[in-house]
Amino acid sequence: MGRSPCLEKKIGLKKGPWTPEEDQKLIDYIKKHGYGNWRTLPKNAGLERCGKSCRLRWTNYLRPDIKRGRFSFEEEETIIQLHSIMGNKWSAIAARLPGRTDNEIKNYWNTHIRKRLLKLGIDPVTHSPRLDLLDITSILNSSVYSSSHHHQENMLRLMMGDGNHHQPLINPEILKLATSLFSNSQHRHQNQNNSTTYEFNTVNKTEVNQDQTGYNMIGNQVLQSCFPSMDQFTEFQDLMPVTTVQDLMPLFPLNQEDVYSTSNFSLEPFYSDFASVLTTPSSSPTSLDSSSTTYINSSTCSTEDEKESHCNNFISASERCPEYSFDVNGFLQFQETKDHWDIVI
DNA sequence: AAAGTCTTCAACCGCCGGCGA
DNA sequence: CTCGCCGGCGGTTGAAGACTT
Repeated sequence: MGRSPCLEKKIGLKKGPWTPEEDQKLIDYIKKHGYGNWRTLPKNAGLERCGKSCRLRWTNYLRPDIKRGRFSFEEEETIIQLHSIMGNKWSAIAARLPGRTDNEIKNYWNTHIRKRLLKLGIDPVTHSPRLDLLDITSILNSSVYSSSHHHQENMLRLMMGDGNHHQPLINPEILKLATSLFSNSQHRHQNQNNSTTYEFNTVNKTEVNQDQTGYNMIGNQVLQSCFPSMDQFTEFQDLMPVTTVQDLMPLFPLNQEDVYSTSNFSLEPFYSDFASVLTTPSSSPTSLDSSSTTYINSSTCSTEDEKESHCNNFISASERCPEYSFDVNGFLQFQETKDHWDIVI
């Protein structure tokens, strides 16, 4: 199948980088005659190149409508979203990004986006967390980092709204957003027990500046937003009106040690709770094998009172939002450690 | 300042499908 | 139907520049 590569190369046509003179010859010829038959074009244009090389040079570099320079934040998000749908169909993606070529997008993906996704623990092929968060058997072998006392409070909000004018929170739209959020925002790292954990950092809005291309920056550090777009952030706020979310832009540093939360209210447990709801079956209790004790979004508490409070709140949440509740009885357990209890869901 | 290493991206390669002879 | 040509696509390479030691 196919045909032999450029036959011209057998007769000693030039390869390698194009000179300005060659570029000019190609531009001049196409301006005058247009492009069509790439096979005969180089000969007619006085170029010692194969037609394929000319076509590539024109479409990837010399075309007048090519947009050069750094990809904007919006372009990058578009690429990620389209790639999640189309995979490595670079030409199809390029068709939706005016002024960008498939080659340029492919290069940008391989050198920037792919690495960033990997760094965030996201599989660049499937766009899912490398640990399959929707697979309970998988999540049961990991723990999700959480330590704030707001954890339980947020869990309740998540499950039943704020009790006033907000709907119970777990609906398909929320789940969809949460999946997106979670896959866009997590930082994997190894904790001291060598198990995989996820950490969610926030930064104070006032520390963040946007550069000319729309990237969120702290100093010279480019930040990765956990929201695919501002629209989704707005949509998220509509669905999940937690005031502290409005006060913060949840942004995530490429190097997590660079920026830490300066807020007195961290979003971290909030996202962790999302993950929990997404990954926890709503009915059947999970049998807990002590030999492979599993913590899903475990909160910690240091006193009997706190422990009881956690339990009551979970039960309360379950009663108030039965449609989505966990089967708390026999489901919520505590694992005693040296200096605290872990809630084991 | 020099050497080594890493990153970027323009250009190439091989393959494929469409099309006409 | 088969063959050869052409344009197009996605994967890969390697030179050059950037960065680190």
